[in-house]
Amino acid sequence: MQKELAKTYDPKAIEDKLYEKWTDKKYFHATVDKTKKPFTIMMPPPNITGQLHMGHALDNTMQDILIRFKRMQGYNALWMPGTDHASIATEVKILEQLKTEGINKEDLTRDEFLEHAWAWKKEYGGRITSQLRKIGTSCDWDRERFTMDEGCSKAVEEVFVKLYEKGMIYKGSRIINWCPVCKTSISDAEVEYQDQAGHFWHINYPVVGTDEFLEVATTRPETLLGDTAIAVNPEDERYKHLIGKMAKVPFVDREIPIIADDYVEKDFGTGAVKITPAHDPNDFEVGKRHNLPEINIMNDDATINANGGKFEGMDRYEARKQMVKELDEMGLLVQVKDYSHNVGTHDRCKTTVEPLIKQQWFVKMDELIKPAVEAVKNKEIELIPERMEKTYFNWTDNIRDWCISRQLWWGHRIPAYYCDKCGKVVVSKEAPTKCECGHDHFTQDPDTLDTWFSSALWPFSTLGWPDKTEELDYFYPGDVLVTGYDIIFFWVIRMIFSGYEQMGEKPFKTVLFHGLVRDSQGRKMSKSLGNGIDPLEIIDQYGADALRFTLITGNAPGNDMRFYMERVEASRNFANKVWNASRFIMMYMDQMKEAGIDSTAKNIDMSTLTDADRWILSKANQLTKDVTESLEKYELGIAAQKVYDFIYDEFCDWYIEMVKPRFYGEDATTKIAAIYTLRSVLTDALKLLHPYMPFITEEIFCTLKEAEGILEENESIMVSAWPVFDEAKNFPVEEEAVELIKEAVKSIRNVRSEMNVPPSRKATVIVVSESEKVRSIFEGSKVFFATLGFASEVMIQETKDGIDPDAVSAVIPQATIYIPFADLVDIEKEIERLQKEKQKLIGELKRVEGMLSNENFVKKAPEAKLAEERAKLEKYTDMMSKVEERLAHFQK
RNA sequence: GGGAUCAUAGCUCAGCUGGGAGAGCAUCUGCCUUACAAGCAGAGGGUCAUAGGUUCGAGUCCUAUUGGUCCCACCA
Repeated sequence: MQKELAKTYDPKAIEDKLYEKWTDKKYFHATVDKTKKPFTIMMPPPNITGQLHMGHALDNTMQDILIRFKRMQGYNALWMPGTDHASIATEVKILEQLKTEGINKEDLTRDEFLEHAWAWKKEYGGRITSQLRKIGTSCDWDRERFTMDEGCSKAVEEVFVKLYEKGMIYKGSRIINWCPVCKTSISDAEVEYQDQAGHFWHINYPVVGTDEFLEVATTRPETLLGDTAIAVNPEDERYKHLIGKMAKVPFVDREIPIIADDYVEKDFGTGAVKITPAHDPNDFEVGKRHNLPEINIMNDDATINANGGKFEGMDRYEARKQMVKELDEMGLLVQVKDYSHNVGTHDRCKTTVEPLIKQQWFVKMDELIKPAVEAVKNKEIELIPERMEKTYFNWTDNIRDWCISRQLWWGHRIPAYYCDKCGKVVVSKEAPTKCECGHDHFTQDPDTLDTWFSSALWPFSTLGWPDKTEELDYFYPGDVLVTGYDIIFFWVIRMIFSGYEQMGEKPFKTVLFHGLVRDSQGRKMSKSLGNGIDPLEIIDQYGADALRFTLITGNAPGNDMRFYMERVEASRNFANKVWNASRFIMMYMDQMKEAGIDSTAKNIDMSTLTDADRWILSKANQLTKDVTESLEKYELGIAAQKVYDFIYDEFCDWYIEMVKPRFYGEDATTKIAAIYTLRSVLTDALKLLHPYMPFITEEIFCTLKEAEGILEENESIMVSAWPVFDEAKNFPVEEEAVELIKEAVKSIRNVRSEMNVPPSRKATVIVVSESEKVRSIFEGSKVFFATLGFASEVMIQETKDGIDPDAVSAVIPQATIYIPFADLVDIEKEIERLQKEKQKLIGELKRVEGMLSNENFVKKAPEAKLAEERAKLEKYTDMMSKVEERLAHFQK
């Protein structure tokens, strides 16, 4: 007795088992093999702090589909996995945890902290990757990497030193974005602007040596403590006389110059701007132009420092409040207006960033970015969808130097060393031992690098770079990068310029972007909203295949999608459909085996195939072509839809229904032909579906093989050959015949349903056609009228002689089908139905005739189109006359 | 301020290079037909946002308008 499939598909029973089998057999593992073509995908490394969310699920499903497809196509497919140390995110998380144990960062030395951090990584760092396994991710776990492992760290140092030596990394005192909560600098890309309701405070500054006041407007009054000038537009008549005079800063009584600068717009605010070079990026620029002093008034936690006089120690907002109050009392506060403006916040913690002047490390971008721009411009790297190029260029065109130093402990420490005696900087992979000045003790820079510095190197650092490994030689560059459009600046661009700079070549050929997975109402899934849907719960409830299918269908590349349960259910139902179609086939294989009929032949006598067999083989062949083409173009959703339609509609609803009667009979030959067809079509369909639904397809594939007794030890659908389109498997004549039968059956079902005749009420069906060819097709298909059209008896004839004149009828091209229901006939209803038919035909005819009577159309349209329309005209005219004939009969 | 994108059936969305409007869900009708009720058969429902234009022909290309979403910049 062979293995039986359960009546409904139960994903839980098979998923973990199959995944284990795949990993045990090393199917995911790729090694260098120069006889095969490589296909490489670098997995965007998830943060070690991460919990699997729908974004990961979508991202990895897409990659898994592509890698499974290519693997089956015979490529040496490498999907390189790994995790990212995620400097800030992880450090914050670890500090939170330490806090619950009563430990503060201040209590720890750097080394102590790192010890905790690595321990944390060891315990939780693998959580996300184990979750990835649940969705079927077929990446090469044997090669799993971590951005802070030895190899990646080596690559980071190599790049840092190289760029430093080329003058492309420099240390400088510049205005940067500072997060007072995380107490670190962050890059421009990490600043998220939020519209916030604030105020516009108008403050009077006394002009020295006059009775005048100069009124300025500001959204951040506390920064006045750091004012070193007031700027006006040089053309502003109101203030021209004040240029060159001095104004007095309240509270600190500093005299600052009134300067002229084009940066100031006359019509905005009061037309006079207080300049605080140390706390505003624009003011910083103005300050540089006018040689203004830079006065930092804040500590790292955004409290006011000693430069703030009596406000020292107060938080920036506290100081603001207090200052406004006192300015009002001093009579210097002119007015307060409500004002909504964009405020920069830290994307991780949402704290309002404070621009500060700090010594930081930067990567010079102007030269580095050039090849990255070129590559996309000349399509050496293709972005899908294409519109992402605009976003890309928008960033590259306005690029600023990249602030890469972070005041954190968790990350790659900057390989810069300062001589304790003379302060000389040495940048090197190894800690220097002797300084030019003779001193021999150095201190390493305390800062670490932006987490994206190491991820930018991911495409080659994971393959062994800077060593010249054979993996690097063979698998680089990658073929496609799959990622969300939200990290195009953070990661995609940086990988591209790093690839060109370090490898002299692009890191990948194509970037396939996907959008965000939103909730059913279109909102972003977030912790604070509590609207997140846990992919693991979905897998638990519906299976990984259903989740994958849901994520991949019904949305276009780069577009956001909504996730809702009804769609998961539909996918689950589809999986069940596939499952049951397979059960059907296995049921009859089993039955035949018991009857002693061998149905396992790989090839059979093609002459024993029926029209239906050839029809479905032809369709499956075409499907293979279409799906392969779509996948090659990275049209994952379209390809999935095609497989779905084929399996549901053509295979299950038509072919399987048509094949059934053959199993009820005694003819072994036709049964063998049917099983052969079912098996080969199902196998092809399963293969085409496998990238999308790896688990169920594998289970069925193996069970099927087992039933045939040909399952080999190391067999798996995931390493089986992808189906190939074969011209010899096209059967246009049989296709046409089956389409005709389908049309006839549909029309009979339609008529019966509209006349309210239940399937239990069988009826005679008489097909009348003048065409001998058509009659012969129907002659051979009588059984389908019986099983699919509920016919008790089927007659095929050339004329309508002998048919009950009041019979209900269905008109299809090339034939009229009469169904005499005897007592059931409701003439009024039949007339109504025929009228409806006629209306439809009138519409069609009007359209076709309109087109064909348009002489421009006839003159300019392609010949094929013209022929098509003419054929339609003939068809509809013919059908029309038949319908009218029936109508005339009833209306006489 | 600059840019992108969307507007198609009650809902959520497909619709590739222009050639008779599709799917899933929902609704209505009839079916427990020996693979599947997580199913089968049938039906209803759309001037494809608006106005122009290109074309023999536009959901599809161009322009403008309206409304929504997003990204970038940021006038203190």
